[in-house]
Amino acid sequence: MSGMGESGKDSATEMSFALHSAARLLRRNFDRRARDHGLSDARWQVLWHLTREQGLKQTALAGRLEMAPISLARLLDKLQGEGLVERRPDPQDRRCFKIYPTDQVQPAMALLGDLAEETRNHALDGFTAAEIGQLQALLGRLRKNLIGEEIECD
Amino acid sequence: MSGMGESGKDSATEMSFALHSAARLLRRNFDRRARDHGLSDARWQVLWHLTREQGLKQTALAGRLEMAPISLARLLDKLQGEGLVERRPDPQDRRCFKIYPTDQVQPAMALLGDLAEETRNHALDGFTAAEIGQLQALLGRLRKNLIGEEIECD
DNA sequence: ATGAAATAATAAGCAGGCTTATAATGAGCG
DNA sequence: CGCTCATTATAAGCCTGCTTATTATTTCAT
Repeated sequence: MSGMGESGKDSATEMSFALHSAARLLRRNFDRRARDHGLSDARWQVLWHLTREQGLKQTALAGRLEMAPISLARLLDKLQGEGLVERRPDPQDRRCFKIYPTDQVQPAMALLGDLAEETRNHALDGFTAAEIGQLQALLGRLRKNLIGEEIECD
Repeated sequence: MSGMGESGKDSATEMSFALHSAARLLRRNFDRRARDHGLSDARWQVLWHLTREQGLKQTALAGRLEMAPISLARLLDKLQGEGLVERRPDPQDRRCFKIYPTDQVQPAMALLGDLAEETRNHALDGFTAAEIGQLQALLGRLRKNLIGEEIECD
């Protein structure tokens, strides 16, 4: 990246734009499908992580999601209000709660999994498995470069 | 993408997650740098497009940015309030305005360009030019697949 | 010419991310 | 013990995106 000319700078600028654009398009596509069911991409990501690691405390879950704990708190407020998650006090540490999905989550996850697959099939039309792996690898390196400066989580 | 097993589904799910995460990390990194100057990623993208194509009307500019016109409107309100852009009425069509950057924009762009370069240098540390091209190509194909369903703009 | 449909900008209100600041609890050290 | 400091969750308020609905204007068919 050192000593690249003007054209290199612009191509990297456009790559940044493409990255934001791709993420937004993907989210929007999924949200359109999920909206009729009262769900969204953000909620799905929370539930997806939560069904894989039950009983996480909020800071740890926020770490998995790479978002600020306070951003998660409001999401959980709503999910709890809809009966999708449960906050159980931790007897070992009265400051924190452990988060669990409720029974209602399983059918919702099945539905959302299908919707997510539709979105991905559409987005990745014409991609080989190798290309998907390549994309993920490149994104992973980019994330790793950036995450160094972020606060580490549990 | 058809007929992929469970592991393929999960890897594609994680790719989606990585995509959102990468975009968010990149934006956050830039915003941290720009905040002290009262600017942000979203504002920079508006100004960047605007200096390249002056006198666009709002719908066309929103199209370039791939965002809804109303989302742009409020951004422009603030940018106009800060004296960075100007809305000039179009004598040919009294419904619309043409948007121009003011003289204040040029120095701001120089500064933001440097900040953007810092962010990119950090994010793309260890990437070859070929890899950046590869990433952009993959993202471009993904976008093209998704944008078909979106409304086309000027 | 005139009335219907399309288009440009906006308003209102929601979603989901952030920073900064606070309250409650836990942990460590004198 | 008691004081300080770190950690957990939350509150308040901003930014930027969205959908849906409204207003003003243009365009076009009749």
